[in-house]
Amino acid sequence: MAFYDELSEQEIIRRNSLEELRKLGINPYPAAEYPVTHTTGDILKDFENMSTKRAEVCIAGRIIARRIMGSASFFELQDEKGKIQVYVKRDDICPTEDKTLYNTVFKKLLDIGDIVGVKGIVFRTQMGEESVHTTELTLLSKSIRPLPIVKEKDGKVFDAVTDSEMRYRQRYVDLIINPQVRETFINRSKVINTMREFFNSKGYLEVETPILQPIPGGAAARPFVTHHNALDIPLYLRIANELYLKRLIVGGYNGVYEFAKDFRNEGMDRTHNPEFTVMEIYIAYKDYFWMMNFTEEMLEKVAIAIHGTTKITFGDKEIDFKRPFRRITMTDAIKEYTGIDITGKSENELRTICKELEVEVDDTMGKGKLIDSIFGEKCEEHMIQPTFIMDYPIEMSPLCKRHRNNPELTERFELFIAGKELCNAYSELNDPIDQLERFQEQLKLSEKGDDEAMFIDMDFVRALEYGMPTCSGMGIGIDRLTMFMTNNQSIQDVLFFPQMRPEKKPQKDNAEAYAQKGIPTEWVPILQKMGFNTVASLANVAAGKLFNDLCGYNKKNKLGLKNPSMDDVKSWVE
RNA sequence: CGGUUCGUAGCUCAGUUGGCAGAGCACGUGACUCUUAAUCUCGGGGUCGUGGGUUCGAAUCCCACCGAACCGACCA
Repeated sequence: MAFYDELSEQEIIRRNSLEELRKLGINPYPAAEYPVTHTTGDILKDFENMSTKRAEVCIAGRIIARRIMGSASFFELQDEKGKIQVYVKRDDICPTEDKTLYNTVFKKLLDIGDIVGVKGIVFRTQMGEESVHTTELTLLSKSIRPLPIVKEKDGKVFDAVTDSEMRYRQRYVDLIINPQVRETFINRSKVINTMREFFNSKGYLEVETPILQPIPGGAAARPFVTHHNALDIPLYLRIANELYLKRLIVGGYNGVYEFAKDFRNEGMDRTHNPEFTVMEIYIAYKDYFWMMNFTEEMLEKVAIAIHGTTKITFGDKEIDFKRPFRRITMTDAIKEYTGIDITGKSENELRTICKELEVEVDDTMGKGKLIDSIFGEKCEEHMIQPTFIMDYPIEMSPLCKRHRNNPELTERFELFIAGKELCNAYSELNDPIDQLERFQEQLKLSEKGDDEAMFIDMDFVRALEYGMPTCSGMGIGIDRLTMFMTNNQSIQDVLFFPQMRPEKKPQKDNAEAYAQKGIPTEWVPILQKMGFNTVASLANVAAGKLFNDLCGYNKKNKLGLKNPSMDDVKSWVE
């Protein structure tokens, strides 16, 4: 019994059921394949035909509800595609005198949460419910932990589990009891597949590049650091894969793309997880105008793949992904929302403008960051419908080609939707001398105190020195795109396992530690139940009260243990 | 990192002015051969997040800590 002490009453009952099943010769975790012929979806889709033909099916899944009557019962079986009602009649599954399988196994030893196989006939009940009439019932996996019960009637859901702690920490439970969550992740996969098929149809190559990088390049962000023992060097988890993909363009591929996990050691909130998925694509001989068209086409395809239309709902907003999207330069956007023309303004003038607009700044900010702050605080939130913001200041885009008409700017665009950045793209910088100078500018910013200025990657510069074709690249946040496409407001809802602080279990001493104090093993669970989880916690406890409590507990719960003597207890608390 | 809110049975949640710890579902028992949030009988189940404090007495009031959500800060 001591072994079971940590378990709840219901868990103990289920573990006992395991033993009962084994005694009856039923393996609760059989090894053999179960010959599934249909999913619940297959049956419901073709129900009229199958029920008329009294089709025989084998289905498998989890019991999620039971309605037991005397010698006939119904339960609901849920599989990947949905759920269907199953009818079990005692004399059908127990044709002989021995009714154990129904009376004991099905009614007593099976529970909600167990995974079973059902062989039976498709039929409709008198109440009109699509059902399967069981001829053979097989236990496939016993569940010994009770599942949260969610009930439903007429589309209304009762007692749904919304506690984010359980939903994210125990995603498997979330997926079992909240079917719309499974749907979200199916759509996430569809988003990625649609993009991949689009790229492959154009002949672009899917590639893989290093996650562990000696120089974390391609973006402005704080990296995670780790250490390689054999090489005895620090390595960084990638913050972007841009520099590697461009090396491959140098190598002669016309188009390369990668769906990549990136890692950034920064804050977490509703739109940021420390690891997240980005798709980056680079295509030779193109520029950022071409890339805008390409991006529009891609997103329109994704929206149609998920919703069958370009119009989607996101929170209280309706967003239309129909081409073409609005295009506006950053300067014009700032003019539109603040009335101020920043063209040709010096760093000091920009500082003054920020002060007037009540945009927060600090001394480490250069010209580019100041402009970005104005845009971020005054403009971003207005970009609800898909909008390309073009032509960023050169200072904040060190990997981007100078604008063909204005050397202060770069040929860069970002796509904003619902006030959030979704894509980032350039006409890629391929002038190796300019690139080295821009890296050196970053070094100066870093010396000025900007802790996310880029490192200099000399090998990347060397690659450019061999010559990279003109090229356009684009990166898109897959998690955010999925949030839009599945109408989820939180990144945690589109990641199976969002990062969370680890659970902490209260520390408990084992029985041996108590034994060293002369405390018999059988009293350990009782002491722990009373809150004395460690031997140390017993120190200086009033021996008299503890003695009374222990004897009282023994009596009240009819444990039949031999009570310790007062002297014993005194020695325990010394 | 700061502000707000929350943490009570396996799950969803009540809990009044500080006065015996509650309900529904789930679980156990018994009845029931077409039920569907099945129904009906009886029953068991609690470290009230953790630790301290105030009090004759704390789920409730105070402090600290742990965890979560939201809003900011930082950050793309």
